[in-house]
Amino acid sequence: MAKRPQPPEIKRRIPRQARAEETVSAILEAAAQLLEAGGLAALTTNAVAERAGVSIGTLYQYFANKQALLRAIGEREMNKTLAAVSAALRGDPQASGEARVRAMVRAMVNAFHGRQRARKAVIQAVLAQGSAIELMAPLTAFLAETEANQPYRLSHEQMFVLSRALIGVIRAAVLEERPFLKSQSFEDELVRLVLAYVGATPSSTAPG
Amino acid sequence: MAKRPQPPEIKRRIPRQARAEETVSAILEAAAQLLEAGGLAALTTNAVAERAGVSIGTLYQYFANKQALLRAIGEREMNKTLAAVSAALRGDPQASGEARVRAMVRAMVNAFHGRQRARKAVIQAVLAQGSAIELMAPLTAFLAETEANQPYRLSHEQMFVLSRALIGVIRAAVLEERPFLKSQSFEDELVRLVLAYVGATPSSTAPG
Amino acid sequence: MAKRPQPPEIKRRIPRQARAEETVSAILEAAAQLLEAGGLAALTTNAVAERAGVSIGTLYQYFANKQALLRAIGEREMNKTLAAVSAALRGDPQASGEARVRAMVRAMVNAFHGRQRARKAVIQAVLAQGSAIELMAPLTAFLAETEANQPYRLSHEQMFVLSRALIGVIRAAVLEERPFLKSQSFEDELVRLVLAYVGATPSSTAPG
Amino acid sequence: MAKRPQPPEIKRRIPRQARAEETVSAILEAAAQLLEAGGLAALTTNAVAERAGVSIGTLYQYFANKQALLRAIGEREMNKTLAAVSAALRGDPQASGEARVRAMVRAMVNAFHGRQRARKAVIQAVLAQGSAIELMAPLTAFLAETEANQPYRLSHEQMFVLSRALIGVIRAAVLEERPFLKSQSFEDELVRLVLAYVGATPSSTAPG
DNA sequence: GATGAATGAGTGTTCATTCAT
DNA sequence: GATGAATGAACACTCATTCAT
Repeated sequence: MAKRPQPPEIKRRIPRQARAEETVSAILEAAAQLLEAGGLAALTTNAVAERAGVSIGTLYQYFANKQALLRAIGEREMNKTLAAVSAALRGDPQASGEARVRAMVRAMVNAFHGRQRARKAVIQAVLAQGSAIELMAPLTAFLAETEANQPYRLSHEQMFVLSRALIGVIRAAVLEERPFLKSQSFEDELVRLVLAYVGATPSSTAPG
Repeated sequence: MAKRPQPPEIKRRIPRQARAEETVSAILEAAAQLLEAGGLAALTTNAVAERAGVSIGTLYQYFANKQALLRAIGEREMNKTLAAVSAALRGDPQASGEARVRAMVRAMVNAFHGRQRARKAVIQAVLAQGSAIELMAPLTAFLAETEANQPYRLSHEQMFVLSRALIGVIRAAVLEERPFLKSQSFEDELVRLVLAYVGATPSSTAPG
Repeated sequence: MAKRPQPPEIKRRIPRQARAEETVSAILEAAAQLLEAGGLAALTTNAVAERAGVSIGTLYQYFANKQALLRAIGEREMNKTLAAVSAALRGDPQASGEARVRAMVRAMVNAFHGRQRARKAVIQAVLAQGSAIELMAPLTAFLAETEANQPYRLSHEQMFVLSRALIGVIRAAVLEERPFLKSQSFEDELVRLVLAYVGATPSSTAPG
Repeated sequence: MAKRPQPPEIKRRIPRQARAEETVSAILEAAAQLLEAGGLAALTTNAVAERAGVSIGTLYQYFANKQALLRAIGEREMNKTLAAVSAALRGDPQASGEARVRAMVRAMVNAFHGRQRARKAVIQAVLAQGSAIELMAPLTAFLAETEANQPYRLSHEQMFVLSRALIGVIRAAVLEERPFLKSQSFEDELVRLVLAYVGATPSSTAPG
């Protein structure tokens, strides 16, 4: 995968027709299933194409290379998570700070709705590939807006520490397959982690 | 024909002679250099052997397979880090809680002394391979002793959250190649993260 | 890393296009030539692919592994032999018992038409690999029908003895590279062996 | 094994001391055990040395190469078999022709006393290696004396047919792991095979 | 747009054998 | 005589990717 001479990122067809979107969907779904079933090692482009019921050529019509496919899977789930967080917050605009944090934490914990093995594999793949930064960009931006700026003011570095701590703990629970991942007490601790850090920040000011 | 298939855990010769220990050292060092220079993709067993100045057969005399080699690199650095932390604490037995935490944080940040690319590669490899838990066991155990028991008492789950948060932030800084990794302010924030969480723990008691 | 370990029986593409069948043929022919020229030791998958004028990947598209390739060669020749025997018998339906036996013996002796080194290699490979039973199944079945049922009745065990004696002698002549393999007198002796044993069987009845 | 450049058959030390003979014995026994346990694939020189409790260097002091080792195992068992046949016949000098044949057949069937897997492996190895002829030479010679010349007279070719038929059937039973290998009825059939062929030989004359 | 046969560089790994100690 | 660390040629096999049909 990393060893092959690689053309400088060719743009591939963006699906504009219904059938094309179905194809893309089938590919993405097949990939997720493979990941869920056999981890990263099971995700070969040929296998994805076969399970998706398309030819390998077709797969390459939509994804420039394997990395792009992996990225697409990550993006897809990331967007879902983002939507979930956003929805949770939109649900109650007058929610307290803690409530907001809790909603966000819950959405993050519940990402990849049920497919923990696939989630693990995607995390591993994304980390191994180094595209974690780009992938997390929207989430990070979102966190910056939501959490810190209202009502706290965190520096860039502090935002980094906070978000990575939160993500790091959840990620570890996924990778280590900890059974308490979705427990209430775990959620409580994550909320506490965020609030404690935010509360301890010297530049923080009590909300007006 | 294919003699490949092989029980997952093979016993390999444990070096008993001086020459053998040198060989192992050379292999490990070569691997680290390769990792530093070209990331995970550059770490092929043949390349390692060549750079170490030994034959590929010799490499396999000491490491059952490539994964074992990777694990050995991880272990080696982990032990160094552990020793560093331990030394830092032993240096001043009357150190305050914050001083202890700071010493630990600094040792963790400075792990893989200077070889950030190698560190990144090892992290990726270890995560992708799933042996992160075992590798971190000693560190986790150490943290549990040092941090929690004196003077705080954290539950198992709280220890998990705390250690993974800390590790997660440092790991992210390494993987994302953040320039502030070794800055004073970053260290300050990590210390704050630990102290804030520990301080906010309901079961915590103020030190006598 | 090592993607080696592999379930013993993998499905490989079954050629549906004309080009594919040609490819398979070329591979089988190349393998037979290599075997003929240099024995089993010369049969490496890479060499086969090269001589066949296809890439090694293509070879593996049609043969799951080297053993499968060897088995395919064996099967191919076995089928040819079977067809020859069958044709010989069909040629003259009123042939006497001895004539039938002689036709069969001759077909067996002449198997692998002219390629005795390849034949030797295939025998060795097949024996060493333990798939002799399966490979010989059709021949054995054929013998059971032809030889025993008309007009003699041999028990299962007797059929085993007879067929293995016949095959054993021919095989030995091939493996030991005996020059008399295709001599008339050798054929005579083989026929005598069969007839003598069949005639001596207590359950045998004189033909009407 | 077959791939390595091979020095032209170096003579190795022939053990003249007690300790040396023990070593050789240990090596041969270790090899037999390995063969019995894991077949041909398990017989690596390093494994043999380890199990025999000697260094690999020592093994090579007594066996020029792996083939020589394999041949030694074969010879050892062949000699045992020969001794058994010979003893069986010596036991009763006035035995009838059938009794002599039966004694011989029984000794051949019971070769490799109990270690059928090892026997199979040795057969495969010997066949694959092509040293079957030399190995069988003493047995063949013995058969020629015993069986044929008294009171029958078989030509060279007939001896070949007879011995290979007998050996072929037994071999097949071993290789195919037939359960009836040591049954009475199987022995009966082998005896019948020999007597029938010998009896049918035109040049045979009734004993005086 | 789709297909799928073909590609081939590259990898991990084995194991018979040597020779300095 | 014995040791065992070291050797390295050789091999089977994978899989991302292309392109003629």
